[in-house]
Amino acid sequence: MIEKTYQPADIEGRMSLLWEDARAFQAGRPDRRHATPFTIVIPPPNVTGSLHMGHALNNTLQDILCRFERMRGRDVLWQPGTDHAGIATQMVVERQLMERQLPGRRDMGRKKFVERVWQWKEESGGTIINQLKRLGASCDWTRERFTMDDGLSRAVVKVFVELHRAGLIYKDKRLVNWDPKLLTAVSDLEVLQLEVKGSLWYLRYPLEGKVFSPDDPTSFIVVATTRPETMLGDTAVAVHPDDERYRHLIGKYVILPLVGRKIPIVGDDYSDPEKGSGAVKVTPAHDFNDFEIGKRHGLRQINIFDEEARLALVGNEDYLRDLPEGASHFAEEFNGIDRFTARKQLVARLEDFGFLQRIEPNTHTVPHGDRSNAILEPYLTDQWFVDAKTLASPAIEAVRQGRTVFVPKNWEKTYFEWMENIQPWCISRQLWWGHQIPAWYGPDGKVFVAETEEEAVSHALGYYVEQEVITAEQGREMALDRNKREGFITRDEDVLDTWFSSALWPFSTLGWPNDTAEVKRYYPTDVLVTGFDIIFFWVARMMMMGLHFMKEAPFSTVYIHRLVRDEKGAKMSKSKGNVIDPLGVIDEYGADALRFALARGAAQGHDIKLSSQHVETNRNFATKLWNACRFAEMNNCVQPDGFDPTKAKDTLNRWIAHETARAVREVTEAIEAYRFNDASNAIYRFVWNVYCDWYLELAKPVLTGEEGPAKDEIRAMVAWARDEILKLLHPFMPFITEALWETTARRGTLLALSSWPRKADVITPEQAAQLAVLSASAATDPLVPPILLSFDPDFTDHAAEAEIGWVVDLVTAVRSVRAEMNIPPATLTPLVLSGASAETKARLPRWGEVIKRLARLSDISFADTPPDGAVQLVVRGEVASLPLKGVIDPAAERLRLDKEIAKADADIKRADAKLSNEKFVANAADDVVEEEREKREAAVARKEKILEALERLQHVG
RNA sequence: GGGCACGUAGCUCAGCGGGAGAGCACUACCUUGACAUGGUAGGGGUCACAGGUUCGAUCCCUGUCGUGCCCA
Repeated sequence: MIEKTYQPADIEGRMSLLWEDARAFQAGRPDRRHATPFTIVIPPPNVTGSLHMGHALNNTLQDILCRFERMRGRDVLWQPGTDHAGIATQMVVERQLMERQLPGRRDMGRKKFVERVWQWKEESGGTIINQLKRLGASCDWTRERFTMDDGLSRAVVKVFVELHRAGLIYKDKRLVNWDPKLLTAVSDLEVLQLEVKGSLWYLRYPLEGKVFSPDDPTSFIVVATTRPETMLGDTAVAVHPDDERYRHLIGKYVILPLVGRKIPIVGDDYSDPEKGSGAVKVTPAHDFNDFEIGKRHGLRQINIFDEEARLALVGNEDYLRDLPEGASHFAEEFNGIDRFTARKQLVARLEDFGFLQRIEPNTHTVPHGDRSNAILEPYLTDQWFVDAKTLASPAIEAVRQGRTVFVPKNWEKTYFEWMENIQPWCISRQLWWGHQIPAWYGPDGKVFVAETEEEAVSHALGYYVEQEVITAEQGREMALDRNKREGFITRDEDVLDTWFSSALWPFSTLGWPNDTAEVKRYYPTDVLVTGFDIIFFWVARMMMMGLHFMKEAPFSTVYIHRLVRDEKGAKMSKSKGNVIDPLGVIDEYGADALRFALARGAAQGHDIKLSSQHVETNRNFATKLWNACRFAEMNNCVQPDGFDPTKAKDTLNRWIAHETARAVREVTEAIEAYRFNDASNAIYRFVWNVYCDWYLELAKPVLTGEEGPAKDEIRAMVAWARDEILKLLHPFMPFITEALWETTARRGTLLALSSWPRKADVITPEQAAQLAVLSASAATDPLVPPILLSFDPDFTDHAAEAEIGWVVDLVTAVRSVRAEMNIPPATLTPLVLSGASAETKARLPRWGEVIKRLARLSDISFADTPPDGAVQLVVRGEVASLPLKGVIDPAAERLRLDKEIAKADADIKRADAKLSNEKFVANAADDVVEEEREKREAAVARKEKILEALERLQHVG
């Protein structure tokens, strides 16, 4: 029995259990052994994360695809899991230690800290996975993976070693984005460029050989900078080679204020004559552009900061070299000062000596760490890099050739843009939580990269024995005893960027590098569903790694969805306080309502504005469906075995088959095209505006009438159409549909595993054989759905469509006029059909009762001419009259008819304008012209009828 | 500065070369035996602006104005 009221909370948990017990989502179910696989890997959420609206959307869309394909008979693998989120996780655990007043990370040591993180992961790492289950995500939960799993870690090590061997991973001293708060390098993608209101400082740099005076412009050159404190590391001044103001100075020198270093003035295109003073200071060790200038002109790189971005001048050989006497005083004075304090103090000092010309307000972008929010420092360090440029070229090619397509297609442009300008990818992180880099160093710093410590050590020791650094005997001892080699061979401390392991996700989760059956069966995957903000993190890197190691692109389609925003269109953020928590929404309205709201809003290329009202609307829709199913149940509507809707005799039943087929086509085609909004809106309209509003209403007289074949057929049909609805809606609203299927459809089957309506002839011989096996096992295995006749979505019945269309139009027209005439609902009026065709006369006996009921009529009769004093309607070219003598106001009615005539006139005029245009008749397509003629004829006929009606109204007068 | 979108009903958005659509909101009426989380009916738009292409433009092209995002 279906409960009287729909309460999502009552069914969701139970349905989850049902699916789990049936292992419904497990890939490689025996009954699908011969089915074509359909694979999606989840973009692994951060293990520290909890479900936000973005996840809810992302996973709803993936689930729609997975459930759809599962119902179409594919062997679906939706691979779930989480990534280890190096920085985020380390921060979470460090915070936890602090809150509990336990020793910090450094006090506890690396080994114990990492153990602690694992402990945290075991206790709290499953949060988001459980939340995804509440959303209804039909992942194969038995295959859940974590990027730090043993298997995935093996994949990471293998990839690192192989890329290193191929020269595609290398160690280099380069400028990287350094986070002085977290004390680690981060990649370009982890940098947020934020607009900051700052200043432009104009500094006078004295020219060598001149006597500096602030009043003598020939004694200095003015440079403009947003970061005056980095001047301590300046090694040149650059001007544009074509800049008349400065051309004569190129090749000359300036003396760096306060420091006294002699640095050259170089000519370089980078310097923009329009900006600032046209001359810039060059600090190769603290600015990416300056680094490039430095390379072009062979400039020194002077790092003036320590890892926390404090001035590190004392003992800094690069800084102190070539400085005049007394410079060390200055170094000592400023040593250890934080970069922001240093800025203030240095500017003050420059001003004291007349080196500061002026300060201008200036808004510019400043790099911030996406995790720490600290201002990042371009910092010169040794890091590991991936040669992304080389790996990118096959990845670009794969998209160019269409082996991987983006939906919507315009994202390909963004992809190409980025891939073609890709920079080396900095993959080392100065963290403890993550995959430790498999590199070992000897005493001279020589690096040995290998998959295992044994292998690396044996290479290293062999090398040093050969080099006669150690004896063969020492080598043997060190090989056997870890303690003996301590201090001689040490492992790289750093770990890899989390995204390095995520890039392998499409194949590492399948068991690679082992040669598993899963890799063969499920790689490459079918589609990756993700947000546009993550094209570079995910898509690009997975493409590179997939192509390099698997020789095939990891997915054939990339579907890019947009952002979920609040109802006003603002981005949801904690600081704005406009975050809608999906779990709160699920609690209040149910997961189905949330999913449907997201799907209906998911138009390609558009952000989704979501409010609780949207969700409520869709909860109401679920309620509507619930009640419709309850109605069917109350009327004992059951689909008999082997029922064939296309063989139905009754016109109404043929009509609903026709309409159902249309809905099947619309929903199927829309999902196939990733038009989730169109698909969900099509099923919404079908359920509410076709099935509930008309089919069930029109079916009521028969259902409440006497028993017999007609009633049997309509009962079967009500049940059949309901079952098709449950199927079509299942990918979008899995819980309610499964629950309704459970209580109303055939027992012992799961909707999630039942089959999507499809043409019988699209079943391949292979599938037919499979179905035969299934059918045999259906009796013994309750989870195998019984064979229902497959419904051909191409079914049409235009005669039925015309007949029911007439009923619908007639009822609607009468209702409309009644409302307009303010006829109380309780008043039943007679209806007279005049000049009715034979067709209409034949239809009336079939529909009279139902029309009377829906249009609130007392009686329907035929007449040759409409009665006097009646309201007259034109329905599909025939006149229907409501004799309302005394009830209607003739003046009001005349007004109404005048309006109708005006409408008809407008139509005629428009058609005439076109048809009288020779060019239109000559150029427009024949069917368009023909259509126009028909429109005109119809309008003329309508007008005539209304004119007659007006005429008759005169008589009443 | 470069790129990508987008300006259609009060709101959120579909549509896209031949008669302006949906949901929500609004108004009126309805405790009709699936459903008031409902039903019936209704009001509401020179489809941002200006040119062009075309027999015909909300739709295609160009420009202007406005908005958002990404990259410098």
